[in-house]
Amino acid sequence: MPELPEVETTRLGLTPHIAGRRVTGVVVRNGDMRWPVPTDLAQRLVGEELLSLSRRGKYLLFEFSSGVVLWHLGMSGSLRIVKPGEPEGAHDHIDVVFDGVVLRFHDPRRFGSVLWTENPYQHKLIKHLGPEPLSLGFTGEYLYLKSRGRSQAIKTFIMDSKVVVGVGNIYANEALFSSGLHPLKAANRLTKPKAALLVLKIKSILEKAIARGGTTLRDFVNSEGKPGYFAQELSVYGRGGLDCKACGKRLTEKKVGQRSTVFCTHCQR
DNA sequence: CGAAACTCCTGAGCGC
DNA sequence: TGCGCTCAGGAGTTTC
Repeated sequence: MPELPEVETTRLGLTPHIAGRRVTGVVVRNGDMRWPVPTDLAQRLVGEELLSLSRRGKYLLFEFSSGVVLWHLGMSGSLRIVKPGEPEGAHDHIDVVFDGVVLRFHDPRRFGSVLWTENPYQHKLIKHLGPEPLSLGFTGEYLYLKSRGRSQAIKTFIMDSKVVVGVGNIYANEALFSSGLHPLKAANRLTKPKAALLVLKIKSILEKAIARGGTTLRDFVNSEGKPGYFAQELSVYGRGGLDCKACGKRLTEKKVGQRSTVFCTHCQR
């Protein structure tokens, strides 16, 4: 379940291996993803040089001179570099073969997507996205103004990619706890100072997670079989029924907008 | 327009 | 040891 830090970690990890390299082949073993993988993907890519790899929200943008591959990892997708000829395992659905290295896509749940576009910033999936959470455009003032007239729960609001991209369930829970905000509070009841605080908390928690290498997966274990470092620092996510780390009161867990939500009724108002 | 339900999918975890 | 159930989760789509 990649959140923005995992996607950014993926981007940074892949770039030195494939940037500037030319595609020599594309193998689609199973193109039945969120949307069908374009059947002409190989024709589009073979012979093309990867100019750069960027990111918008949780979409990775593989930029070629003739167009861009938009690649979303969904909830269970991952991209890694393997050696040519390395046998594929279950759910290894796509290979993009470069001279010397293979980019391999693994996605058990097939919620990921691979799309081709010539104008990525005009693409309907990209065009209406809100600001990047770590950009200068994501400010308390922006969030405050955007929340006026919105009666939905603040948690659902900050997870809306048209409001701000990249805030998934784990970080929404954590940022609201750090800000002392109840997840069910109506967005339009945010005060300016609280909006400013929430924006700062979203930024700091995402920055910290990126610095950790995005080790936030609930099932993430390192080579020694221990949970990811960052997972141990989570205050509320995955801790329903346990004691609040700040005040000791038992944490509440309930569904908000179909998503598991954990909070402290004493610390969050 | 906004809000909330619905949808895609498989593996993990649980009770029995 | 295995069956059947529930849950997790990003985000686009549908419905009201």
